[in-house]
Amino acid sequence: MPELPEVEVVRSGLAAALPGRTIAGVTVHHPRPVRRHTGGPEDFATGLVGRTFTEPRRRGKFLWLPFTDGDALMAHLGMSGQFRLDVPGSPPPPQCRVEFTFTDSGPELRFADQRMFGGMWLSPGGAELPVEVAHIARDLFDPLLDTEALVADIRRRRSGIKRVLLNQTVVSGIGNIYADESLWQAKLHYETPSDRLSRPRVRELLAAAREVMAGALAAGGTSFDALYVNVNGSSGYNGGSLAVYGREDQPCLRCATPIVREAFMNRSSYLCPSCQKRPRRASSAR
DNA sequence: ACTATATCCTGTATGC
DNA sequence: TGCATACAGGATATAG
Repeated sequence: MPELPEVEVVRSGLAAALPGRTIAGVTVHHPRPVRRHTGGPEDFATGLVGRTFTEPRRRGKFLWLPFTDGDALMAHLGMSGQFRLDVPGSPPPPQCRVEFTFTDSGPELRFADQRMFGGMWLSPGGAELPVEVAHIARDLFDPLLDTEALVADIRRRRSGIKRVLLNQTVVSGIGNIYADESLWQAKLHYETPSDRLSRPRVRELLAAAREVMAGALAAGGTSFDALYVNVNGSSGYNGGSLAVYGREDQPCLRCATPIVREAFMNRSSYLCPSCQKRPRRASSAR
């Protein structure tokens, strides 16, 4: 489940391999990953030929690959999307949905996606900031993020803090795994009403989220090979670096209390019932 | 203007 | 062994 750190690893891998290269051909093997492309699969394939990539960009979990002509190839990995750079003619990866060949002899670009929640589409004029990304808030690594404005926004939301962290229009890049990790680090229960958190407490939580994701980014980056852009979903969360996610019944790293898993928003929340006490009153939103 | 929820999708794991 | 079901959770349309 790629979140900010994993998407950034992919972005930087593509940045090392794509700028300056011109697309020679596109093959769409499955229409679903290009469902957001306005003209349909055929238009997607023919419309990209001849375009030249520049430096890939990212906001939260959204990626876009600008072209020299001012348009951009939008991409989202969803749950299981992967970009791979493979030797031309090599066997395509499992669940390969879209393939790009280039006018040079360098690696081909493949998009594989098992569950197909991810996808790609052309964003006309999207090189600087695609309209599809405009509603997404800046992420915690964006130099232009106004942290104090974010703190204020979080404190006026009337919902549980985890819902707020997962809301990509408040702050982007955080998914279920890093939300749980950040909340554990900050010793907060996921149902704590965000409007009852003090300013320092919210700052602490954001610092925890930055720290957790920076650690994952460093871990994901070290094993990264530019010719194999690995986003298989489990990379980056190499077992030892996670404190709570997926650690049901295992001891809390702070107090040894067994970690519990609870159903939350059609998914799971992992937490330490001792370090992260449930608030007396839940969120006032109804 | 917010907030909450159903929906999409398929490989893997588990239960009977 | 085989079938059925649960589970994983991104973003978004829609309901409240």
